[in-house]
Amino acid sequence: MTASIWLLKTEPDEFSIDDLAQRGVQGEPWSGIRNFQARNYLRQMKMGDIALIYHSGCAQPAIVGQAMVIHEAYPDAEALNPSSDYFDAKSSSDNIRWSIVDVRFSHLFNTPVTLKQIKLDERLASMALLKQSRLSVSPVTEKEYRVLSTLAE
DNA sequence: GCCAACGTTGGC
DNA sequence: GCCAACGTTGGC
Repeated sequence: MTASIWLLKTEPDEFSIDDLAQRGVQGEPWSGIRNFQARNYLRQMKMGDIALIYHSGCAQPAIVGQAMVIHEAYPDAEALNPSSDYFDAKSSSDNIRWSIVDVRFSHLFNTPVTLKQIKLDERLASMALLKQSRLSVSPVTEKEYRVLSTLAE
């Protein structure tokens, strides 16, 4: 049973891979996902799965490193907090619509793999990242992962 | 700051 | 169930 591979987007101004690294072994709850498709992917994640960290909304959009899933999906209680940015009026305590996974920093890429590079590499042409550019959680195939890992050396 | 892509909402 | 209006994401 091999680990699945995922890509998680984050805006480095909000929470960067360096912030994740600072959390150490305890990791970080990947909260605030408010898109059903992204949530459904979160719910498929298993302990030990690989999560590639992608920086978006910045000068150089790129995959910058790797993390690991250390806690499978659980309800995102922020959805119940009316003063939270992530409040969801359609969630209730017995039916929280949104989920979180916890991820732990693994390592930085020696060379970040930029979006530009990904777009130019025909081996990566079918990446979900390119197909659905607005999705903040997406799957990565093993082949894609191998190519990305090589580019990141 | 602009705009394309696209998910969500709500009226009908 | 359709679809227009609206909001958000994210690259440039």
